[in-house]
Amino acid sequence: MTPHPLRPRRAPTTEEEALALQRKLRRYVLLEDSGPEPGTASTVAGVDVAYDDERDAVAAAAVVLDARTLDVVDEATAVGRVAFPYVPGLLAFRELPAVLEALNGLARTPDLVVCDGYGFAHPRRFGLACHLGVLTGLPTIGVAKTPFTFRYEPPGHGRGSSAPLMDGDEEVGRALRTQDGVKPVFVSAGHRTTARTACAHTLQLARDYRLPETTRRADRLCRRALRARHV
DNA sequence: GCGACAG
DNA sequence: ATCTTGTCGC
Repeated sequence: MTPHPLRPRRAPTTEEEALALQRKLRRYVLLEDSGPEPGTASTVAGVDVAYDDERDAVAAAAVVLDARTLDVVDEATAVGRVAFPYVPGLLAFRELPAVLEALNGLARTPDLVVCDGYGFAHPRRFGLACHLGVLTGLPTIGVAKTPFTFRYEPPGHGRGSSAPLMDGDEEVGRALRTQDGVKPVFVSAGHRTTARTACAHTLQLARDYRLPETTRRADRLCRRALRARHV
């Protein structure tokens, strides 16, 4: 699944190594729509990770939904040991090893993957969602729950309203209201997509709640897997 | 140098 | 992320 030239011989251990790999991988991100147009995706996967720092354990989940009905059609989990500390800007190195393993457990490849975090909205424009997209070749988007270090003006009150998410003078994503009057979510492009398309996908997935159904399902599943030490 | 900082 | 009680509202 991972293209040969992009797979490191060994996972980064230090921040310096991780930064070097990030600089290398970021050249492969595609920021145009070669993934599914909004409404045309057949299946959409959500991925998320839960931790037990006491036991140095990590559990990842990948849940595939029917994009039209939002029904669960497939799911997989993976448990392992934490491979990297939490460092803002290097989250991918902490989360993705387990996520990749969970994705490998799926019966079929999804049309789109929704990440719990950022994509292009990142200090070096290579967040979790971009990283996962480059490693898998799949279209990905990032949907985060907090604005990180970025700035935004509150979007309109209604579902579907959005406002630019800014890193200085550069728009890196959108603050998107997914339900009337709720706090916005923070959407950015991952791989093979754009912020505009990512917002449209997010709205379709956040039909009933603030967060996309993909994220809600994956969050629930990885927590359960962590407690049960499922594989 | 110090604090802030996706999850 | 995770630690955690009650509480307000549909």
